[in-house]
Amino acid sequence: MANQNLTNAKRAKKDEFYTQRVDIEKELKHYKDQFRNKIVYCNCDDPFESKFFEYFAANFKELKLKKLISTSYAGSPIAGQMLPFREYEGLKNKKKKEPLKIEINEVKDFNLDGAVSLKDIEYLLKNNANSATPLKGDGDFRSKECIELLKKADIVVTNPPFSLFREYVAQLVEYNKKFLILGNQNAITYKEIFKLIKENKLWLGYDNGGTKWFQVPDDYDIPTESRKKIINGVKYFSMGSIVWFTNLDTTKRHEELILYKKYSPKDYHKYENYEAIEVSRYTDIPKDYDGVMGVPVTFLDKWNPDQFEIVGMAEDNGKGLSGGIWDGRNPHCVVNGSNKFKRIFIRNKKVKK
DNA sequence: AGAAGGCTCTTATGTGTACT
DNA sequence: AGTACACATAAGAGCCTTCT
Repeated sequence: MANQNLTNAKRAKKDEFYTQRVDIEKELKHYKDQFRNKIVYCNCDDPFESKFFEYFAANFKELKLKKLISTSYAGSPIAGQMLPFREYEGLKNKKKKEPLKIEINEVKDFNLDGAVSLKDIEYLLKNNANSATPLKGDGDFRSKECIELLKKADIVVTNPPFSLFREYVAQLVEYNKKFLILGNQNAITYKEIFKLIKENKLWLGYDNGGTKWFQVPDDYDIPTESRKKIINGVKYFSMGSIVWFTNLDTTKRHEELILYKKYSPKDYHKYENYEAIEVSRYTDIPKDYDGVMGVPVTFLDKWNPDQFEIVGMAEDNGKGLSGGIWDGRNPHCVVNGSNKFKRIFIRNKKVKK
């Protein structure tokens, strides 16, 4: 049963997922201009494993980055296993799997092989003691030394631990940082996250629907066969509910969603307990309805704030997030006596009342 | 017809809070 | 201190549509 799996997931609190390079490229290609002369920080990461670090190192020149910072976390299960740690000048005589920080200010043909590539990064790390250094603590994003690095950064890009997602986003907002991070689709409905979305301080990126594959530790149990694959002995797990959260501008959120349906009371039911109509799929949003509409959370992937105002969210239990259209009884949206799944309330700004 | 992708749906349960 | 609720939520599943 789905809910049993969700419950298992909740209990496990596993944060051991490695993002694929292809998923990073699919998203990051849309933001190239916004990285020019910027300091990028990838935390909750492992520079020797992370495809985030690899992507920015490989594209340092093309993106015209000013600086790239990456820190690893001691709890990472496969941290530092891939590359021989002690070879790096700044890490000699240090224990393996010790959390570290990497700072890169320039990428050029360091090894004089005629090309600029990741090999130059490796050369730099091996020969410059200042580029890779151990952290004092465990690399937790909440630690003082990591916050100091965060303060220096312009944009944070990473896949943070989902179990600490709210805390992680709160920190980014507190330090007024730009960010592009992965998160669970369910996080949209977290009170704190939804509040930011409603206030237009946070929205979704480009590549949200569909399936993303994440590398997981070998002993990670995947009960569903169709969501598991092993390539060259490396285990991957697929999830269709992982989305990008960002406060970098996107062209997508300025595109208008084309609407086809016309409103009629017979096709759209009014909720019994909210002053709004039920729209079960985003494609069914009527083009001519001037009131409040309840839509699935996946609407957010299509949201253009110039076209739709977000009024609130269902099930707020009187916390003031429903936009004042709730009768205060059943927190779910009720149609014909049955509860609907979580709904976001929107109003079309282009339809005159 | 089968595969892949896009989009919508779930309820058991840990945690916090108000009680006795 | 112990109990009974109320509340918020989960690194997924499953259905339906579109592609090959």
